[in-house]
Amino acid sequence: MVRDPLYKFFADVQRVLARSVELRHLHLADGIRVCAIDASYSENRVRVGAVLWELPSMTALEEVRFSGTTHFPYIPGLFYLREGPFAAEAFRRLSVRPDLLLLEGHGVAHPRRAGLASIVGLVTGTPAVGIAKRLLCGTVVWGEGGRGWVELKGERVGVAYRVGTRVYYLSPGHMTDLETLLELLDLTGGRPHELVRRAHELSRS
DNA sequence: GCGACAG
DNA sequence: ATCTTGTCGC
Repeated sequence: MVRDPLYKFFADVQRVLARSVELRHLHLADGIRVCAIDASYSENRVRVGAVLWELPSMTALEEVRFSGTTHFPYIPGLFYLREGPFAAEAFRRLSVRPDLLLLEGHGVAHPRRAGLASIVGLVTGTPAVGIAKRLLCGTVVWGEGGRGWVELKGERVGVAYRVGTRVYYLSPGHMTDLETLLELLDLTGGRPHELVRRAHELSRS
């Protein structure tokens, strides 16, 4: 699959998009609105769930749910082709513009520095962050308090945090930076994964 | 060349 | 992601 001409084409598209990714600080002030988006699959059926949260109160302001059909399989590194279109559609259906998007997957912690969170951030013109349960590439340099940096070729591309035995990986998608990730951890009491977990439950309800 | 590989 | 029973642990 990696040698497939189509894979090379879409990977090239990804490299071009990566050039437009902007990593800069987005300060997450109290009252900020974060939209967590996730999807569930069964064959070609895709069900999407999106929850607009207000932080740090963790209040759900709006929920969006819909389903559709996908035409792309899951291919490591090209996840954006499978879930990207649906995440963008979920964004479009919101009645309120979120200040930040939280997507299931990686942002710049990606071989081509443009994972799902980066591309959805670019396409929607909205700051975005990715959160994943597993690394696609890179390694973690653990620090104190169950926190660590995700490093890729000597560069910090994300933050890792441990909750009990589980580890989650955050990485900037677009218009955000590492500091933004730490602020997100602050505003969610160290549990940003709860935001997407709720979106995932909504998707399969 | 070999293995690893977001959801 | 999803398919799935019992089981380990707080």
